[in-house]
Amino acid sequence: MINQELAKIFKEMAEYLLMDDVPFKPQAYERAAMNLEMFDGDLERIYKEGGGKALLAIPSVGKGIADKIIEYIETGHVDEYEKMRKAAPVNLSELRSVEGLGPKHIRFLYEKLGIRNVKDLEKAARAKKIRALPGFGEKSEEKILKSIGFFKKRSDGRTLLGTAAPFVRLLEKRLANLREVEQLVVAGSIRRRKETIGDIDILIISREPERVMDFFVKMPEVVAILGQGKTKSSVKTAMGLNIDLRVLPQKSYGAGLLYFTGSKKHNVILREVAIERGYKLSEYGLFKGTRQLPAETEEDIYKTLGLDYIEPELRENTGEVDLAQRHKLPRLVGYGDLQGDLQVQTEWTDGKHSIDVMAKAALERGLAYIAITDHTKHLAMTGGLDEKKIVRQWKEIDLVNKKYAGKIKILKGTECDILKDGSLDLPDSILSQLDVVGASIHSYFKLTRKEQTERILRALQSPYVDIIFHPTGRVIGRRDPYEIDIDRVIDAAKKTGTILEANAYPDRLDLKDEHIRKCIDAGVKIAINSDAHSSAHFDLLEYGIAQARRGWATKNDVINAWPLAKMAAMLKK
DNA sequence: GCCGTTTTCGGCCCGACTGTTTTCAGTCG
Repeated sequence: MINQELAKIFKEMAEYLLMDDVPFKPQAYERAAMNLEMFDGDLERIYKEGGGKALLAIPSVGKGIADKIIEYIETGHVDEYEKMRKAAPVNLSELRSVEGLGPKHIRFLYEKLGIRNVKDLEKAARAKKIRALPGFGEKSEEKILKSIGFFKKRSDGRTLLGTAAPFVRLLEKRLANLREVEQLVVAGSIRRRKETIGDIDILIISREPERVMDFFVKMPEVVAILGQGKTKSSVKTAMGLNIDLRVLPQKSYGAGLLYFTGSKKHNVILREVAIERGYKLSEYGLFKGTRQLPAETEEDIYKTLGLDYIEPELRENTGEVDLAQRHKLPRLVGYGDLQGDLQVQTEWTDGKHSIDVMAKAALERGLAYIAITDHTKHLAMTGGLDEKKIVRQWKEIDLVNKKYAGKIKILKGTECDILKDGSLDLPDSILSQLDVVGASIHSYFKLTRKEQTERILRALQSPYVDIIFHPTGRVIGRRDPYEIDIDRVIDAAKKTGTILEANAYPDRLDLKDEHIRKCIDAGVKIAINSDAHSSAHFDLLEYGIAQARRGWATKNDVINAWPLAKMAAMLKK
């Protein structure tokens, strides 16, 4: 897909325009880049089928950008972009990832010292050449060297929500305990429950901000102070995550929380709505002229703007503001709504604990049913179950069911391997006796898109396969999804009445949010499963719920948010 | 360059912090 390539080009063009101090165009290019990055359609196909006119229908694509898309499709390059690169031949993306270095400085440093990349930059800084430039000084030079240090160590980008969350809870507790802190909330992408986060945003209400800031920047995890002020401080931690702390007065709490929760795109839209209605919205409040309107909570602000409350998970500017205006937002599945878990491994294969221990742990977390879904024989390294072994497992399940009768129901299930040709690793004679059949791919990740799609479609056709587990196979930051045509899979799921999984494991979260939304739109049901390999893993369900909420799922879309009988009736048998 | 029941021109989100300045530009979110 050329969408990503064009997004990158437009993003860089925005930077070049910023270097030249061109007004407004940079934002236009940046918006176009962001939209193309998320855009689902195939630009080449859209152009071939509908011409330039079809491109103009894409938000933030106008005449200028459409022409450049067409130029790229037809010639493989964008002339204006090439010209910009010649005028300032610097490694933009590399230099931009040095914290504190923006487009203006990059241009200036190139013009004065010929700096084209981080290596040049380091050399010049070490030679004390930067401090001599107008507008720079000794401190700027030191800062650049420090930033280069972080640049070199950078683990590249984002942290899993599941990795950051425990650390954040610790921070939260520690800061909330301070006498000076009246109220504390973690905002930003963590509050929106994004699968990975770039940094941590904390919002505090306090009348003694200096003392809070002082404590904050001196915490043991802090390796560098990026900024420290009365209302805003920012630090880098040993684990590479940056933390921004903002202190606000009580009367700004709603507006501040809204602002710092984001997303940026959601905020921009809200401010536009505010302007349309004659208000001004900032992190300090909602204003009519110079008069500040009462807006202590987010709800107040949405209401004044004529909008229904928008859950943080929806604030990505993917249509939520429009629906809030028309009072048509979905009522999202809640964090306490799950009644069961349909993917659980045990010590029979690669899980840590027995069926009994897993049942007890699920019961303690308020679940009413779980499905035991150990691997099958093709996955030999886990000791996958064959026809004989799985029958033996049923006896143990029967025993545990007796023990917990009336409290929690243990369903007989499987995570059955989908073999290379799309056939299943257990015979129908076994599958037909199971309560829940999950099927998933654990081999031949590199098939072509067509082969992989056909393979998974064949599994969907089985009259016994109830759920496809982790349908795209990605492991965030480690393994790309295998090539499948997700639209065809969702379509086939709809036709065959197959459920698709929203796997809750923090580095899987598979399906991802936008796929879940496609399922919901298509009327395909999902199951939010922990994929638990130990008793503690039931706690991971919250990440799956979060992902489902980001995919606009309601309780009605999630079969394991239903009572057992209703859920079972939804399965194929 | 994009966009529009204020629609084909004239707007475009807004403020904190830093380092270098004597009033502000650059960067960030």
